[in-house]
Amino acid sequence: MGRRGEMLQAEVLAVLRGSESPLSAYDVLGELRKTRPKIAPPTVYRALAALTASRLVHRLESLSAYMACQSDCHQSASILSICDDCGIVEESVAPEVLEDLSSVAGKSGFRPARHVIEIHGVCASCVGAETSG
Amino acid sequence: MGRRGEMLQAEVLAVLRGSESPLSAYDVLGELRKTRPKIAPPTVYRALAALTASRLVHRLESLSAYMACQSDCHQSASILSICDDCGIVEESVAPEVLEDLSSVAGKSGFRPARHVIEIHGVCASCVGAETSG
DNA sequence: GAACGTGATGTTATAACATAACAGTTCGGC
DNA sequence: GCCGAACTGTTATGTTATAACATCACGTTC
Repeated sequence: MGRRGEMLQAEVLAVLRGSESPLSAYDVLGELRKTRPKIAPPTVYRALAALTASRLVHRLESLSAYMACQSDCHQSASILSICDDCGIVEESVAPEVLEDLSSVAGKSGFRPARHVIEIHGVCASCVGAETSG
Repeated sequence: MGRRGEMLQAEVLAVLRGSESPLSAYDVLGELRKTRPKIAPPTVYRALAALTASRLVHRLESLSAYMACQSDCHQSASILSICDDCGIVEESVAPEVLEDLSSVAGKSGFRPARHVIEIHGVCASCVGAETSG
């Protein structure tokens, strides 16, 4: 069961890990086509879905893009800080803040299941570049 | 300056306010076409962009959809709780949690500019329906 | 070992979301 | 009235995502 697909997932993961910034599904598709010219969008989307489900890959909702997970283990959702200048994304884990968020949302009886937390801004090195430039 | 477009923006806002759950840009387009059959996507996207900029409308990144802002005034970003069951979205404001998020992200020197916080889950009334059903 | 069921994968086509690029319109200033 | 700036309309297309179905690999059964 599902031994075949793991090869493809590994390739997709390798492509994502090879990139400093998130890639769109079609960027990944383009990379994969260098070795397998005939690969089609649904194949890539399926691999991305599997990787996302196993938490090896994050989808950046506000970019419609994907990145390899940077942190080793995390049960809790990540906080993704996206540099709008250079595109780099940094991943942080802060379970207590997640708790706070859940409790704010839960006040009315809402039952949280999945957190999407993306912070757009400018990363340290781009801030530095701006200031000095 | 820009007096003409305000009419359209008001219509778009009215459409969004008339819906319990978020609408896609093309849903809005469909509604508007009931009265103006010839309206085209860029017109709607322009209106949505203007409304988003003036904070009267939120874009839900994880749904590619738009909703009218529910809270009166907010300088700070909203926490959007999305019911994956019935589609209803609830808006909460919690500046202190935003602060915490910013400080987590800011540890490495990142300078936050815009927060995207969307929590998927099940709303109180759908939780009730599940339990009783 | 051939027929079959099941689930993964490939393929085609298209749906859904979004914007570039330019044409046309309105309106103020001259 | 003419011009230019700003806004709006229109066409076309780009980008992201998935439905639907064909095919393939593999284990099971007989």
